[in-house]
Amino acid sequence: MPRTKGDHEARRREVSAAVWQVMATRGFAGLTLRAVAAELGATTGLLTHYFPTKRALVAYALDLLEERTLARPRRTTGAGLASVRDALLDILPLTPEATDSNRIWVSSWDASLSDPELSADYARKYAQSRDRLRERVIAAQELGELPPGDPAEIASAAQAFVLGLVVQSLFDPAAYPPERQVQLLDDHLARLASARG
Amino acid sequence: MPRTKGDHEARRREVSAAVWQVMATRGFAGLTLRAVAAELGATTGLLTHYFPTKRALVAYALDLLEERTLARPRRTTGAGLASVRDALLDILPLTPEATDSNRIWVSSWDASLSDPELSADYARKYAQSRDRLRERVIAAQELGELPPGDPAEIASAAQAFVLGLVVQSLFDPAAYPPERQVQLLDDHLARLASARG
DNA sequence: ACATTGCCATAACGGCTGTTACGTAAATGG
DNA sequence: CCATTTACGTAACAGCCGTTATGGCAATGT
Repeated sequence: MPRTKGDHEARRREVSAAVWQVMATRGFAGLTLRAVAAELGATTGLLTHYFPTKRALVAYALDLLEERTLARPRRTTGAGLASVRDALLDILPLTPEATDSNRIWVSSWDASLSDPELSADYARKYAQSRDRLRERVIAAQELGELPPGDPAEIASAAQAFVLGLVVQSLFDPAAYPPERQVQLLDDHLARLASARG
Repeated sequence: MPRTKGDHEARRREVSAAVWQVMATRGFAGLTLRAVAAELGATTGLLTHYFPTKRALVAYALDLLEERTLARPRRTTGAGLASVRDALLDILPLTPEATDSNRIWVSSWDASLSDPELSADYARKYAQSRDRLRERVIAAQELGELPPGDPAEIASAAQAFVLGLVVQSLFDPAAYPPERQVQLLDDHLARLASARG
């Protein structure tokens, strides 16, 4: 544990990692300042030193998680339909880290739905993700890999499908191992590709 | 407020309705015995009189909600593909009551994912729902309304799609009004029907 | 009419929560 | 080498939580 000065922001990121750990194991309801402190091997005094309030701590941790998720190395195996597939594969809980992220994400829904501000924030993020997906769908259509049709509808449907698959996988990982998730996604994409415009 | 004796079970159902109300508005995190009591215009003494513990109260309310959801009047506009569509429409938050139910449902996920017992219970319920859906898919295939292919896969995909659509609709009801939800579902079913086996 | 029982309010309990105040030791700057 | 700042630990606070104990009032059985 560093006792040196000056690495303020770095320490805040370490704290965030502890928040993620607690959320992934105990859920949002079990997220306590004392639990986070214990995860760090410290006390609540450390937390209050770096964050004015719990809300600020959680907000920072969730923002940082999203930032890391967006900035992580992503699949890029091709253009068109392959890039649509990549974007969707990047969401699924195919690895332990992705599972934790999705776990945290789902756990935060309860609080978000009760808070209009957070709810609007989520709606905005989903809309953004949908737009990015739509661009890839358009590209796939231009390559002739997907039949014509409203790309926004196709993107919305694909997003909903993956979102639901995430939830199913979290609740029943035995029934939805990675291969099965990929299989279901590929079937979905195959149906998109073979549908008559 | 009835002060007569003997309607013990009926009173427990009234309490459950208050639990639903609180969960739909404040979420699982805001579900407090005092909040439920206030919703009833009573005190916590009433609650402890009818339920030994909070866990028992919540379990009863959620079980009753599921029972009511299964027993409610359902769509039955036909057989085969139409019955698949009906089953999926019955899940979507197309009415205020269905929205509340889904809201409660999603809110309970945080606690469920942290509790292996509850998690297994959810996995079992989802598997059951999937099996029922699979039966309808098979019927639709036998009628020639759906191309051949593993009915379990088709059912899983449809379930995931609807589940994701539920979440999206809850977070962004403005972007997913009932017509849009139905539209997206019908598009999904149309793609299923037109896919080459 | 009376005793009993069901129904519920009131009040208090210990425990856990986020937050605050304070103390202190180490790192830093001059 | 000293003054200052940073980085925490410690301890306590009020507030809310679920739970329990107690008491009274009204409905019920006799």
